[in-house]
Amino acid sequence: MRVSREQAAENREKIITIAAQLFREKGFDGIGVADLMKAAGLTHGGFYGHFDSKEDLMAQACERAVDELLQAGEARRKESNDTPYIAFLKNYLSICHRDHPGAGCLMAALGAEAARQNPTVRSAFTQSAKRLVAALMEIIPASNKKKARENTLLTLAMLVGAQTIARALDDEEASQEVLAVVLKRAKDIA
Amino acid sequence: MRVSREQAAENREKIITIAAQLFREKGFDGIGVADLMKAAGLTHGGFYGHFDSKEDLMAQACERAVDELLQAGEARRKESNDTPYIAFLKNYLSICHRDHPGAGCLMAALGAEAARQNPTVRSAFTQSAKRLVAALMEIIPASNKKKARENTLLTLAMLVGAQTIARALDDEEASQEVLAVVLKRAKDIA
DNA sequence: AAAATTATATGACGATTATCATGTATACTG
DNA sequence: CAGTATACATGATAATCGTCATATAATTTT
Repeated sequence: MRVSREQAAENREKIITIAAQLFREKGFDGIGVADLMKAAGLTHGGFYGHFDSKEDLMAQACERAVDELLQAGEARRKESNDTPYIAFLKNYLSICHRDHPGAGCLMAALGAEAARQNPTVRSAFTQSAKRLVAALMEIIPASNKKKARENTLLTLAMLVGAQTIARALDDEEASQEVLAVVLKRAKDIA
Repeated sequence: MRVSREQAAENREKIITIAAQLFREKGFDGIGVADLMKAAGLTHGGFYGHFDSKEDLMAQACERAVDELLQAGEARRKESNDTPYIAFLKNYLSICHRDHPGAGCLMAALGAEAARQNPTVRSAFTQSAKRLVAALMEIIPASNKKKARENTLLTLAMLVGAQTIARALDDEEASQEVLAVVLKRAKDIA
Protein backbone atom coordinates (compact mmCIF):
# COMPACT_ATOMS: atom_id res chain seq x y z
CA MET A 1 0.00 0.00 0.00
CA ARG A 2 2.99 2.25 -0.08
CA VAL A 3 4.48 3.57 -3.32
CA SER A 4 7.86 5.01 -4.14
CA ARG A 5 8.70 8.59 -3.25
CA GLU A 6 8.76 9.31 -6.95
CA GLN A 7 5.38 7.68 -7.55
CA ALA A 8 3.94 9.63 -4.63
CA ALA A 9 5.14 12.87 -6.16
CA GLU A 10 3.54 11.87 -9.47
CA ASN A 11 0.29 11.08 -7.69
CA ARG A 12 0.36 14.50 -6.06
CA GLU A 13 0.85 16.19 -9.42
CA LYS A 14 -1.96 14.15 -10.90
CA ILE A 15 -4.34 15.18 -8.14
CA ILE A 16 -3.57 18.84 -8.78
CA THR A 17 -3.95 18.45 -12.55
CA ILE A 18 -7.24 16.58 -12.22
CA ALA A 19 -8.46 19.15 -9.72
CA ALA A 20 -7.54 22.01 -12.04
CA GLN A 21 -9.72 20.37 -14.68
CA LEU A 22 -12.67 19.28 -12.55
CA PHE A 23 -12.89 22.51 -10.57
CA ARG A 24 -13.14 24.44 -13.82
CA GLU A 25 -15.74 22.02 -15.14
CA LYS A 26 -17.92 21.67 -12.07
CA GLY A 27 -16.98 24.56 -9.80
CA PHE A 28 -15.18 24.46 -6.46
CA ASP A 29 -18.34 23.25 -4.75
CA GLY A 30 -19.33 20.94 -7.58
CA ILE A 31 -16.74 18.27 -6.98
CA GLY A 32 -15.81 16.62 -3.70
CA VAL A 33 -12.52 15.38 -2.33
CA ALA A 34 -13.54 11.75 -2.68
CA ASP A 35 -14.57 12.05 -6.33
CA LEU A 36 -11.46 14.06 -7.06
CA MET A 37 -9.24 11.34 -5.65
CA LYS A 38 -11.15 8.65 -7.49
CA ALA A 39 -10.65 10.55 -10.75
CA ALA A 40 -6.92 10.52 -9.97
CA GLY A 41 -7.04 6.76 -9.48
CA LEU A 42 -6.76 6.88 -5.70
CA THR A 43 -9.02 6.67 -2.66
CA HIS A 44 -10.02 9.60 -0.52
CA GLY A 45 -7.99 8.62 2.56
CA GLY A 46 -4.63 9.70 1.24
CA PHE A 47 -5.77 13.19 0.43
CA TYR A 48 -4.68 14.84 3.66
CA GLY A 49 -1.22 13.38 3.32
CA HIS A 50 -0.81 15.57 0.25
CA PHE A 51 -2.81 18.68 1.13
CA ASP A 52 -3.78 20.60 4.24
CA SER A 53 -7.37 21.01 3.12
CA LYS A 54 -9.59 21.17 0.09
CA GLU A 55 -8.95 24.89 -0.03
CA ASP A 56 -5.22 24.28 -0.10
CA LEU A 57 -5.78 22.16 -3.20
CA MET A 58 -8.06 24.78 -4.70
CA ALA A 59 -5.27 27.34 -4.43
CA GLN A 60 -2.74 25.05 -6.06
CA ALA A 61 -5.20 24.06 -8.76
CA CYS A 62 -5.62 27.73 -9.75
CA GLU A 63 -1.91 28.05 -10.37
CA ARG A 64 -1.83 24.78 -12.24
CA ALA A 65 -4.70 25.84 -14.48
CA VAL A 66 -2.80 28.95 -15.55
CA ASP A 67 0.40 26.95 -16.04
CA GLU A 68 -1.43 24.81 -18.56
CA LEU A 69 -3.02 27.81 -20.24
CA LEU A 70 0.26 29.59 -20.84
CA GLN A 71 1.94 26.40 -22.00
CA ALA A 72 -0.88 25.57 -24.42
CA GLY A 73 -0.82 29.13 -25.75
CA GLU A 74 2.89 28.85 -26.42
CA ALA A 75 2.37 25.62 -28.35
CA ARG A 76 -0.48 26.95 -30.48
CA ARG A 77 1.43 30.07 -31.39
CA LYS A 78 3.93 28.05 -33.36
CA GLU A 79 1.38 26.25 -35.53
CA SER A 80 -0.67 29.24 -36.58
CA ASN A 81 -0.56 31.60 -39.51
CA ASP A 82 -2.18 34.40 -37.55
CA THR A 83 -0.35 36.79 -35.31
CA PRO A 84 -0.09 35.52 -31.73
CA TYR A 85 -2.72 38.01 -30.65
CA ILE A 86 -5.26 37.05 -33.33
CA ALA A 87 -4.61 33.38 -32.67
CA PHE A 88 -5.23 33.95 -28.99
CA LEU A 89 -8.51 35.75 -29.66
CA LYS A 90 -9.76 33.08 -32.05
CA ASN A 91 -8.93 30.33 -29.63
CA TYR A 92 -10.38 32.04 -26.58
CA LEU A 93 -13.63 32.85 -28.34
CA SER A 94 -13.99 29.45 -29.98
CA ILE A 95 -16.93 27.14 -29.46
CA CYS A 96 -14.41 24.51 -28.43
CA HIS A 97 -13.29 26.69 -25.53
CA ARG A 98 -16.89 27.37 -24.58
CA ASP A 99 -17.67 23.66 -24.47
CA HIS A 100 -14.54 22.60 -22.59
CA PRO A 101 -14.13 24.85 -19.58
CA GLY A 102 -12.08 22.17 -17.87
CA ALA A 103 -9.20 22.93 -20.22
CA GLY A 104 -9.90 26.63 -20.53
CA CYS A 105 -9.63 30.00 -18.87
CA LEU A 106 -9.53 29.99 -15.08
CA MET A 107 -11.18 33.37 -14.73
CA ALA A 108 -14.16 32.59 -16.92
CA ALA A 109 -14.76 29.28 -15.18
CA LEU A 110 -14.11 30.17 -11.54
CA GLY A 111 -13.87 33.96 -11.24
CA ALA A 112 -17.25 34.47 -9.61
CA GLU A 113 -16.69 31.62 -7.18
CA ALA A 114 -13.13 32.68 -6.39
CA ALA A 115 -14.43 36.00 -5.11
CA ARG A 116 -16.16 34.18 -2.28
CA GLN A 117 -13.28 31.98 -1.15
CA ASN A 118 -10.87 32.33 1.76
CA PRO A 119 -7.78 34.57 1.55
CA THR A 120 -5.44 31.76 0.52
CA VAL A 121 -7.52 30.83 -2.50
CA ARG A 122 -8.15 34.45 -3.43
CA SER A 123 -4.45 35.21 -3.25
CA ALA A 124 -3.54 32.25 -5.46
CA PHE A 125 -6.25 33.27 -7.90
CA THR A 126 -5.02 36.85 -8.00
CA GLN A 127 -1.42 35.81 -8.63
CA SER A 128 -2.57 33.51 -11.42
CA ALA A 129 -4.63 36.30 -12.94
CA LYS A 130 -1.63 38.60 -12.92
CA ARG A 131 0.46 36.01 -14.74
CA LEU A 132 -2.27 35.80 -17.37
CA VAL A 133 -2.32 39.56 -17.76
CA ALA A 134 1.47 39.69 -18.06
CA ALA A 135 1.45 37.02 -20.76
CA LEU A 136 -1.29 38.75 -22.73
CA MET A 137 0.56 42.07 -22.56
CA GLU A 138 3.46 40.44 -24.39
CA ILE A 139 1.44 39.69 -27.50
CA ILE A 140 -1.12 42.48 -27.59
CA PRO A 141 -0.55 45.28 -30.14
CA ALA A 142 -0.13 48.72 -28.59
CA SER A 143 1.80 51.92 -29.22
CA ASN A 144 3.28 52.04 -25.72
CA LYS A 145 3.35 50.18 -22.44
CA LYS A 146 0.52 52.12 -20.84
CA LYS A 147 -1.74 51.47 -23.80
CA ALA A 148 -0.69 47.84 -23.79
CA ARG A 149 -1.88 47.45 -20.23
CA GLU A 150 -5.16 49.21 -20.95
CA ASN A 151 -5.74 47.10 -24.02
CA THR A 152 -4.94 43.96 -22.10
CA LEU A 153 -7.34 44.63 -19.24
CA LEU A 154 -10.09 45.73 -21.57
CA THR A 155 -9.65 42.72 -23.84
CA LEU A 156 -9.49 40.28 -20.97
CA ALA A 157 -12.70 41.66 -19.51
CA MET A 158 -14.40 41.29 -22.90
CA LEU A 159 -13.23 37.72 -23.29
CA VAL A 160 -14.10 36.56 -19.79
CA GLY A 161 -17.52 38.13 -20.06
CA ALA A 162 -18.14 36.70 -23.50
CA GLN A 163 -17.42 33.14 -22.40
CA THR A 164 -19.37 33.53 -19.19
CA ILE A 165 -22.41 34.66 -21.16
CA ALA A 166 -21.96 32.21 -24.03
CA ARG A 167 -21.73 29.29 -21.62
CA ALA A 168 -24.76 30.35 -19.63
CA LEU A 169 -27.09 30.80 -22.57
CA ASP A 170 -29.42 27.97 -23.42
CA ASP A 171 -29.86 29.28 -26.93
CA GLU A 172 -27.14 28.03 -29.27
CA GLU A 173 -27.67 30.78 -31.83
CA ALA A 174 -27.50 33.57 -29.27
CA SER A 175 -24.49 31.96 -27.62
CA GLN A 176 -22.56 31.83 -30.89
CA GLU A 177 -23.64 35.37 -31.70
CA VAL A 178 -21.99 36.65 -28.53
CA LEU A 179 -18.73 34.90 -29.35
CA ALA A 180 -18.79 36.08 -32.95
CA VAL A 181 -19.57 39.71 -32.17
CA VAL A 182 -16.87 39.94 -29.54
CA LEU A 183 -14.31 38.31 -31.83
CA LYS A 184 -15.12 40.68 -34.66
CA ARG A 185 -14.93 43.79 -32.51
CA ALA A 186 -12.05 42.68 -30.29
CA LYS A 187 -9.75 42.63 -33.28
CA ASP A 188 -10.23 46.36 -33.71
CA ILE A 189 -9.79 47.28 -30.06
CA ALA A 190 -6.10 46.75 -29.67
CA MET B 1 -49.60 28.47 12.29
CA ARG B 2 -51.64 29.43 9.33
CA VAL B 3 -51.66 32.90 7.75
CA SER B 4 -54.06 34.59 5.38
CA ARG B 5 -53.98 33.87 1.69
CA GLU B 6 -52.69 37.37 1.19
CA GLN B 7 -49.96 36.99 3.80
CA ALA B 8 -48.93 33.68 2.25
CA ALA B 9 -48.53 35.37 -1.11
CA GLU B 10 -46.39 38.07 0.50
CA ASN B 11 -44.26 35.41 2.14
CA ARG B 12 -43.77 33.72 -1.18
CA GLU B 13 -42.65 36.97 -2.79
CA LYS B 14 -40.31 37.61 0.11
CA ILE B 15 -38.68 34.19 -0.28
CA ILE B 16 -38.05 34.88 -3.97
CA THR B 17 -36.66 38.34 -3.27
CA ILE B 18 -34.36 37.11 -0.50
CA ALA B 19 -33.26 34.22 -2.70
CA ALA B 20 -32.48 36.58 -5.57
CA GLN B 21 -30.21 38.49 -3.21
CA LEU B 22 -28.54 35.59 -1.38
CA PHE B 23 -27.98 33.49 -4.49
CA ARG B 24 -26.14 36.41 -6.07
CA GLU B 25 -24.14 36.96 -2.89
CA LYS B 26 -23.24 33.39 -2.08
CA GLY B 27 -23.90 31.40 -5.23
CA PHE B 28 -26.59 28.79 -5.87
CA ASP B 29 -24.63 26.25 -3.84
CA GLY B 30 -23.57 28.73 -1.19
CA ILE B 31 -26.93 29.08 0.52
CA GLY B 32 -29.29 26.32 1.61
CA VAL B 33 -33.06 26.12 1.72
CA ALA B 34 -33.15 26.30 5.52
CA ASP B 35 -31.01 29.45 5.72
CA LEU B 36 -32.96 31.01 2.89
CA MET B 37 -36.23 30.47 4.73
CA LYS B 38 -34.76 31.76 7.97
CA ALA B 39 -33.62 34.93 6.19
CA ALA B 40 -37.20 35.35 5.01
CA GLY B 41 -38.41 35.02 8.59
CA LEU B 42 -39.83 31.51 8.18
CA THR B 43 -38.79 27.96 8.93
CA HIS B 44 -37.64 25.45 6.36
CA GLY B 45 -40.70 23.21 6.51
CA GLY B 46 -42.99 25.44 4.53
CA PHE B 47 -40.66 25.72 1.59
CA TYR B 48 -42.15 22.92 -0.47
CA GLY B 49 -45.58 24.37 -0.13
CA HIS B 50 -44.35 27.31 -2.18
CA PHE B 51 -41.86 25.70 -4.57
CA ASP B 52 -41.37 22.37 -6.27
CA SER B 53 -37.69 22.28 -5.47
CA LYS B 54 -34.69 24.46 -4.79
CA GLU B 55 -34.07 24.58 -8.53
CA ASP B 56 -37.59 25.85 -9.08
CA LEU B 57 -36.78 28.72 -6.74
CA MET B 58 -33.44 29.30 -8.46
CA ALA B 59 -35.24 29.79 -11.75
CA GLN B 60 -37.73 32.24 -10.27
CA ALA B 61 -34.96 34.09 -8.43
CA CYS B 62 -33.17 34.73 -11.72
CA GLU B 63 -36.21 36.43 -13.14
CA ARG B 64 -36.70 38.41 -9.95
CA ALA B 65 -33.11 39.59 -9.97
CA VAL B 66 -33.52 41.05 -13.44
CA ASP B 67 -36.86 42.60 -12.52
CA GLU B 68 -35.11 44.53 -9.78
CA LEU B 69 -32.24 45.50 -12.05
CA LEU B 70 -34.44 46.98 -14.73
CA GLN B 71 -36.58 48.75 -12.16
CA ALA B 72 -33.56 50.24 -10.36
CA GLY B 73 -32.11 51.32 -13.71
CA GLU B 74 -35.32 53.12 -14.53
CA ALA B 75 -35.25 54.96 -11.21
CA ARG B 76 -31.62 56.02 -11.49
CA ARG B 77 -32.10 57.32 -14.99
CA LYS B 78 -34.39 60.06 -13.72
CA GLU B 79 -31.98 61.43 -11.13
CA SER B 80 -28.87 61.63 -13.25
CA ASN B 81 -27.33 64.35 -15.38
CA ASP B 82 -25.61 61.86 -17.65
CA THR B 83 -27.21 60.20 -20.60
CA PRO B 84 -28.94 56.93 -19.67
CA TYR B 85 -26.13 54.97 -21.28
CA ILE B 86 -23.32 56.77 -19.44
CA ALA B 87 -25.24 56.53 -16.18
CA PHE B 88 -25.63 52.81 -16.74
CA LEU B 89 -21.93 52.35 -17.40
CA LYS B 90 -20.88 54.36 -14.35
CA ASN B 91 -23.22 52.44 -12.11
CA TYR B 92 -22.34 49.01 -13.45
CA LEU B 93 -18.62 49.64 -13.14
CA SER B 94 -18.84 51.25 -9.70
CA ILE B 95 -17.06 49.97 -6.63
CA CYS B 96 -20.45 49.89 -4.97
CA HIS B 97 -21.70 47.39 -7.52
CA ARG B 98 -18.53 45.35 -7.12
CA ASP B 99 -19.01 45.16 -3.36
CA HIS B 100 -22.72 44.39 -3.41
CA PRO B 101 -23.33 41.55 -5.84
CA GLY B 102 -26.55 40.70 -4.01
CA ALA B 103 -28.17 43.78 -5.50
CA GLY B 104 -26.29 43.67 -8.79
CA CYS B 105 -26.02 42.03 -12.17
CA LEU B 106 -27.29 38.47 -12.39
CA MET B 107 -24.87 37.45 -15.10
CA ALA B 108 -21.75 38.65 -13.32
CA ALA B 109 -22.77 36.96 -10.08
CA LEU B 110 -24.21 33.67 -11.33
CA GLY B 111 -23.34 33.27 -15.02
CA ALA B 112 -20.66 30.65 -14.54
CA GLU B 113 -22.79 28.65 -12.15
CA ALA B 114 -25.91 28.96 -14.28
CA ALA B 115 -24.11 27.19 -17.11
CA ARG B 116 -23.99 24.03 -14.98
CA GLN B 117 -27.63 23.98 -13.86
CA ASN B 118 -30.57 21.95 -15.08
CA PRO B 119 -32.59 22.98 -18.16
CA THR B 120 -35.25 24.81 -16.15
CA VAL B 121 -32.73 27.09 -14.47
CA ARG B 122 -30.77 27.61 -17.66
CA SER B 123 -33.91 28.55 -19.54
CA ALA B 124 -34.95 31.07 -16.90
CA PHE B 125 -31.45 32.51 -16.88
CA THR B 126 -31.41 32.80 -20.66
CA GLN B 127 -34.76 34.56 -20.76
CA SER B 128 -33.58 36.95 -18.08
CA ALA B 129 -30.39 37.64 -19.99
CA LYS B 130 -32.39 38.44 -23.11
CA ARG B 131 -34.50 40.93 -21.19
CA LEU B 132 -31.31 42.61 -20.01
CA VAL B 133 -29.98 42.78 -23.55
CA ALA B 134 -33.25 44.21 -24.83
CA ALA B 135 -33.22 46.92 -22.15
CA LEU B 136 -29.62 47.86 -22.84
CA MET B 137 -30.32 48.10 -26.57
CA GLU B 138 -32.85 50.81 -25.84
CA ILE B 139 -30.32 53.17 -24.34
CA ILE B 140 -27.12 52.35 -26.20
CA PRO B 141 -25.99 54.80 -28.88
CA ALA B 142 -25.78 53.29 -32.37
CA SER B 143 -26.35 54.33 -35.95
CA ASN B 144 -28.71 51.48 -36.71
CA LYS B 145 -30.36 48.45 -35.16
CA LYS B 146 -27.70 45.98 -36.20
CA LYS B 147 -24.94 48.12 -34.72
CA ALA B 148 -27.02 48.62 -31.60
CA ARG B 149 -27.18 44.89 -31.06
CA GLU B 150 -23.46 44.47 -31.66
CA ASN B 151 -22.64 47.32 -29.32
CA THR B 152 -24.93 45.87 -26.69
CA LEU B 153 -23.45 42.38 -26.74
CA LEU B 154 -19.91 43.70 -26.80
CA THR B 155 -20.53 46.13 -23.97
CA LEU B 156 -22.33 43.57 -21.85
CA ALA B 157 -19.46 41.14 -22.25
CA MET B 158 -16.99 43.83 -21.19
CA LEU B 159 -19.02 44.74 -18.15
CA VAL B 160 -19.69 41.20 -16.97
CA GLY B 161 -16.03 40.32 -17.38
CA ALA B 162 -14.86 43.47 -15.64
CA GLN B 163 -16.94 42.83 -12.55
CA THR B 164 -16.06 39.15 -12.49
CA ILE B 165 -12.37 40.02 -12.51
CA ALA B 166 -12.65 43.01 -10.17
CA ARG B 167 -14.51 40.93 -7.59
CA ALA B 168 -12.07 38.05 -7.77
CA LEU B 169 -8.92 40.10 -7.32
CA ASP B 170 -7.44 40.30 -3.88
CA ASP B 171 -5.56 43.46 -4.80
CA GLU B 172 -7.66 46.59 -4.33
CA GLU B 173 -5.55 48.72 -6.64
CA ALA B 174 -5.62 46.20 -9.48
CA SER B 175 -9.33 45.65 -8.96
CA GLN B 176 -10.11 49.35 -9.27
CA GLU B 177 -7.80 49.62 -12.24
CA VAL B 178 -9.86 47.06 -14.14
CA LEU B 179 -13.08 48.93 -13.44
CA ALA B 180 -11.55 52.29 -14.36
CA VAL B 181 -9.96 51.12 -17.61
CA VAL B 182 -13.13 49.44 -18.80
CA LEU B 183 -15.23 52.48 -17.92
CA LYS B 184 -12.91 54.81 -19.79
CA ARG B 185 -12.80 52.68 -22.90
CA ALA B 186 -16.40 51.51 -22.85
CA LYS B 187 -17.56 55.06 -23.35
CA ASP B 188 -15.85 55.13 -26.74
CA ILE B 189 -17.08 51.77 -27.93
CA ALA B 190 -20.69 52.56 -28.59
C1' DA C 1 -70.83 28.71 14.21
C1' DA C 2 -69.21 24.34 12.49
C1' DA C 3 -66.47 22.11 9.14
C1' DA C 4 -63.03 21.96 5.78
C1' DT C 5 -58.87 23.70 4.10
C1' DT C 6 -54.14 25.06 4.32
C1' DA C 7 -49.72 27.73 5.58
C1' DT C 8 -46.40 27.01 8.53
C1' DA C 9 -43.54 24.62 12.41
C1' DT C 10 -41.35 20.69 14.17
C1' DG C 11 -38.79 16.97 13.35
C1' DA C 12 -36.78 13.28 10.80
C1' DC C 13 -34.94 11.00 6.56
C1' DG C 14 -31.06 9.42 3.64
C1' DA C 15 -27.41 11.23 1.02
C1' DT C 16 -23.36 13.77 0.75
C1' DT C 17 -19.74 16.48 2.68
C1' DA C 18 -14.84 17.52 4.61
C1' DT C 19 -11.95 15.64 7.78
C1' DC C 20 -9.61 12.36 10.67
C1' DA C 21 -8.05 7.55 12.88
C1' DT C 22 -6.35 3.39 12.07
C1' DG C 23 -4.31 -0.51 9.62
C1' DT C 24 -1.12 -2.36 6.29
C1' DA C 25 1.91 -3.15 2.78
C1' DT C 26 5.79 -1.43 0.83
C1' DA C 27 9.71 1.76 0.04
C1' DC C 28 13.51 3.72 2.24
C1' DT C 29 17.45 3.79 5.84
C1' DG C 30 20.98 1.96 8.46
C1' DC D 1 18.88 -7.75 5.58
C1' DA D 2 16.42 -5.75 9.64
C1' DG D 3 14.00 -1.88 11.16
C1' DT D 4 11.68 2.26 10.45
C1' DA D 5 9.01 5.48 7.98
C1' DT D 6 5.17 6.47 5.14
C1' DA D 7 1.68 6.45 1.15
C1' DC D 8 -2.40 4.81 0.61
C1' DA D 9 -6.88 2.05 1.77
C1' DT D 10 -10.62 1.29 4.74
C1' DG D 11 -13.79 3.06 7.60
C1' DA D 12 -15.83 6.31 10.84
C1' DT D 13 -16.99 11.04 12.30
C1' DA D 14 -19.96 15.08 12.74
C1' DA D 15 -22.07 18.43 9.96
C1' DT D 16 -24.86 19.88 6.29
C1' DC D 17 -27.80 19.13 2.52
C1' DG D 18 -32.51 18.76 -0.04
C1' DT D 19 -36.72 16.70 0.79
C1' DC D 20 -40.70 14.93 3.09
C1' DA D 21 -44.30 13.43 6.99
C1' DT D 22 -46.87 14.93 10.41
C1' DA D 23 -48.97 18.14 13.66
C1' DT D 24 -51.12 22.44 14.58
C1' DA D 25 -53.29 26.64 14.48
C1' DA D 26 -55.67 29.73 12.00
C1' DT D 27 -58.14 31.13 7.84
C1' DT D 28 -61.94 30.02 4.49
C1' DT D 29 -65.87 28.06 3.30
C1' DT D 30 -70.41 26.38 4.10
